[in-house]
Amino acid sequence: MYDFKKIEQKWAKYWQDNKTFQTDVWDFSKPKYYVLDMFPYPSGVALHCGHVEGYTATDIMARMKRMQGYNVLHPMGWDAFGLPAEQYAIKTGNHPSVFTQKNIETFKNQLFLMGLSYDWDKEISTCDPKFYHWTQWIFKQLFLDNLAILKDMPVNWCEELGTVLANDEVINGKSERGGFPVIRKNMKQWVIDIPKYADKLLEGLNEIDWPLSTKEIQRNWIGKSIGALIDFQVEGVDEKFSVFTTRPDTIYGVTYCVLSPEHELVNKISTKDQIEAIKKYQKECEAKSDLERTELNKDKTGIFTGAYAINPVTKKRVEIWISDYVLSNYGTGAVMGVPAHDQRDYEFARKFQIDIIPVIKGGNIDKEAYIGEGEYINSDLLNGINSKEQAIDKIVSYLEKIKLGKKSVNYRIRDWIFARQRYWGEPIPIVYDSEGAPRALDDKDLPLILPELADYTPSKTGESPLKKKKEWANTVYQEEKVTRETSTMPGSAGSSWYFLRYIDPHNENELANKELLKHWMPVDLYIGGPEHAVGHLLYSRMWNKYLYEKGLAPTSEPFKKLVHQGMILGANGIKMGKRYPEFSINPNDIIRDYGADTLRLYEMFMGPIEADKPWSDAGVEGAHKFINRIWNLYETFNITEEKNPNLESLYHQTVKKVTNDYEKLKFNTAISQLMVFINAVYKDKEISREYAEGFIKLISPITPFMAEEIWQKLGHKDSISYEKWPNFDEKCIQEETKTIGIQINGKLRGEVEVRKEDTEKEVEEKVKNLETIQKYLQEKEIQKFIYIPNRIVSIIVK
RNA sequence: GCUUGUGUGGCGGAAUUGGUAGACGCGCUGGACUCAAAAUCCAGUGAUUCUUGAAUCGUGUGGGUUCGAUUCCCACCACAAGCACCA
Repeated sequence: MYDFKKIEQKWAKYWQDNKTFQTDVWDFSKPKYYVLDMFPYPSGVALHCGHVEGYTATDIMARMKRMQGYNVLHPMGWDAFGLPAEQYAIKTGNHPSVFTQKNIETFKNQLFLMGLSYDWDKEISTCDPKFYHWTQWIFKQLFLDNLAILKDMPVNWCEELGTVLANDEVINGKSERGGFPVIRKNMKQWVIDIPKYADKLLEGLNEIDWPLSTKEIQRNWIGKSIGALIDFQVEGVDEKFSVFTTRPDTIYGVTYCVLSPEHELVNKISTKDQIEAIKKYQKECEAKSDLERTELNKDKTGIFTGAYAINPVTKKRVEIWISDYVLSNYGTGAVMGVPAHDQRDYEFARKFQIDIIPVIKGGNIDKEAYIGEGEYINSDLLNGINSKEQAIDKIVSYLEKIKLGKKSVNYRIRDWIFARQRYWGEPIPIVYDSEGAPRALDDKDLPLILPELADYTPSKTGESPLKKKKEWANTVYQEEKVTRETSTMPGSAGSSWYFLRYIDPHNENELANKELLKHWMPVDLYIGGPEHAVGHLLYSRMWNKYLYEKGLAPTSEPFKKLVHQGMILGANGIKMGKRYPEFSINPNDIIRDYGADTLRLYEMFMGPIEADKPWSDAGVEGAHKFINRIWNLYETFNITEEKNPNLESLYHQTVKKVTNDYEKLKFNTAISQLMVFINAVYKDKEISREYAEGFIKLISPITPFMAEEIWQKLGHKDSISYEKWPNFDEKCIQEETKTIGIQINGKLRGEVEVRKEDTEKEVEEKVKNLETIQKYLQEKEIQKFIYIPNRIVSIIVK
């Protein structure tokens, strides 16, 4: 019986004591392979099954690549700053710094037990001053380059968490963490101008090997739309406003305009008799949370301002309304209403009895707006044109000529809100002088250490906890009285560049050595959950692009290939967690009862890595059984010095399939091939040394503990980790004969053994002589005989 | 509503460019070993119909292309994820 407990302990200690997986990053003599996991936040709850899945997958790749002669960088670290870690600390009444340290120890211990081949000399933690030194330094560069800006703007405010949040941290009007309500509030905030990188972030997607769905999510999030800006003069006053539209071709159909309730012009142009109603409406909108706004999206509301705008093309006057269906933070916060050809405008016009003028033929304007193409009518310059593209071109050049409009591009992506009114994060290295102007700290004053604070709980008012530390917040800097920025950076700050630091984690002079970066970047394989599709994965791409342009990072994209592991569901097919604790699995229990090899093997065998899959206790038993079957085979079978010819073809097939499948991260089918091989050996009752050693190498990336033990029992002194990966010979795979199917009129009727040198004529003769086939051919005429070598025989008879 | 996926036995899941559907595992059934059980090993296992042997059906539904479709095309249904008054 395989004593997994003893053996796993033995090898975990061996790897640690011998620093088996230490990487010399300066060794450029071998090709490099950089394989990375999304680092966890040390939360107090142990690693879950999803971590195990992703980490095992990268570990298999790291282990195989080492054996294939690559210099492999496979590091691990801690996403230790930020909301999740702090929330857990508050919940358990611990100080985040103590708590985080403790959790890191627990996590690290678990990773050892899992047999993951990390180089722990490269370990980093985002809350370590040696690390956040450079997070602050990058922020400072962004500030100096005017990409980190102080902005007074409506932000997502979450009172329960006591902080503002970035857009990707708000889901359906609630905070991603905790599910607390989020409202819009005007606040002066540090933001990062990620919209400036919108086009580069879009273009970059074309050159990386990422899941299509994730690329699509990023494209949607960036939300590029091409259209025009058109100026509308307000009648009777010297004011004008611009609207953004993707349909300038419908300008002859404009029957009203709408400003967002927050638009700066509203108070200036509203007429006396309307101003009261307008003010009341504005108040109502302000009180609504984002959640209410989206919930109330069925019925349109709005108020007429009393003012009129002049259509720049027709010179006709149209009413100006305000309505909250126009968002203040998209486009210009003002739209032109074309009810005939836009469904929202249509509903609005219907409700408030505004004219609907069709300008494109088609559809049924009595029922709904017509969105399609057609012949332009009622459109003066555009009448008779049939193509939308042509109409847009023509009207835009006309608008440009009369200087009342121009081509324009709009993005959905907003500024990245970068400050948190919380304690547990990187201090922002900025001081304000007596005038309130921000100034970055000198390089020599970095890192700016996060001060100790006994009471770090967030306030409900937007006041940062650090403000309570008066002697820190109000200080003298370079002989000048200053106040410090007391907000801290979001959790996504450190994770936006940590992949660069692993390459040179102890460098005290720069974020990482340039020559090393050049050799090691980009990350060859990055695995993590799909929940980071727009947060972390977009932010890292932007920071990396910025650093690339500064000559500080060597590649414009940081992650060449990205894979998301699927979710491991409970045995009931539902997400594990608090709701169904009886269906939640703690990986530690599995390691205790079956060993880490079994857990690794089982999770890799469950199904495709990227799919969601339900847990099965019986499946774990099955994996365990397979491990014992291998162990017993090596214990009891005769290992011969001569080859066994019966296994030759299958062995080479197995080497080929397993190698290719690992490369494509198809671990489930690789394992099934390994099982087929073992089943065949059991039939044969003996195995040659060559195949025995080859097989154990093939499986070693998945079950490294058992593999090391068997390798040693086979008489080897060194770890299997750097042994040469087995080769296969295509010639040995080819078998003399192959059995293929015979179809008659599309139905499978039998099979025939063919040699690969057989000609079509020979095969035809062979098939015709088969007894089982003859009965289908009697009294029939063969119309067509098809022979696809290696595949099938297909006969058409009549 | 839009976007992107997914849909195959009792279950998890396999199937190069269209070429013997259900590999491999779980479960189940039978056998060997055992006083017995467990473990282990061996064999069988998509459904239906009848007599050994075969026939028919079968990859969400309905069509189409093809000698041949899980795979390609069209329409639809269900589920999941993302976005959502984005002008």
